[in-house]
Amino acid sequence: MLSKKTKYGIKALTFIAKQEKGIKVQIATISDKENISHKFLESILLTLRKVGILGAKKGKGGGYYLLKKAEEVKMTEVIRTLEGPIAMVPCVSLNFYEKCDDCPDEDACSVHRLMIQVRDNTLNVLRNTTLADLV
Amino acid sequence: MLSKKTKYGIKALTFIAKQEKGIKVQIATISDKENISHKFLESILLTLRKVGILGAKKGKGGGYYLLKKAEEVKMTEVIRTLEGPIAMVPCVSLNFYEKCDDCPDEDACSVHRLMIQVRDNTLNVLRNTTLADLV
DNA sequence: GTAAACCCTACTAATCCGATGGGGTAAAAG
DNA sequence: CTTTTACCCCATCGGATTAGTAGGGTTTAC
Repeated sequence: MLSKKTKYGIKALTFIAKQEKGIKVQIATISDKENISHKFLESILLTLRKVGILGAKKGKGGGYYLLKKAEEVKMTEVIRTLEGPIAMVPCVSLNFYEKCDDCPDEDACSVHRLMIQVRDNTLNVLRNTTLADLV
Repeated sequence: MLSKKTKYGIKALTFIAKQEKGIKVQIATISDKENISHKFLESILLTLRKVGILGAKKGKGGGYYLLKKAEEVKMTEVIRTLEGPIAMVPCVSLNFYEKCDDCPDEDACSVHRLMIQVRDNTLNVLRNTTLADLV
């Protein structure tokens, strides 16, 4: 299940990407138009800024803007930042790997093998989709 | 994230499917070999019995067995039974659809469109994988 | 009739999620 | 140089879900 955090994050990014280049968007504008809690959105955009997807400017006339071109913002990056692992089990995660407590032998585990396939197919979509595709 | 419930369920089904036809497997055997809490596994197998994937026989020498051929048990069915929706957001779920509170127009929603693609790719894997493929 | 094994309900500890509240800091306007 | 605007950061909190536990009840084989 996709968390609201990630969902809101993608929606906000799409909103920002729709603006003309150089335009700064305020939290309040997005939270208004997309029906997102102001404070919650604030923390999401902050996270996206910290990983270098968004830039921010303080003070009057300030707001958030894209630091990269929309074509360069991959969905894998966005989701990994906000949601965490893309895989459905940690033992098949590329970026957030964790061994299972049960399961002495991963190669012998039926769930493991199945989830690798699911992961690969999901990754295939998310790697080939950028913010530009969503606008 | 896949719940342990589903994970254990798939593991248990695989275990049962590995047995010779007609052999009944006891909860204790599976919970032992697969490192699963006995009582938790009990409730999982019970669910799988109620939807007609497993059969059970009470009393001494009893246990669980497959009601269908392994080739006929699709992963979609197993996961929907134990986990619920396969889609990452309810608004793109085929079997557990729910409208989003935010989001007046689904077709205009970037997350919606993206998640449909993810869902379709995931479904493609799960629909074409049966218990027989996991053994 | 007793032991084995499934059936069923209820409860609980821990965790996570979405949201909220209250300030703090930087920048522009006048 | 003061006010307003808008981002920055921390701390907390209620509700939901998850994984597991407890404790019986019921059926069947021997």
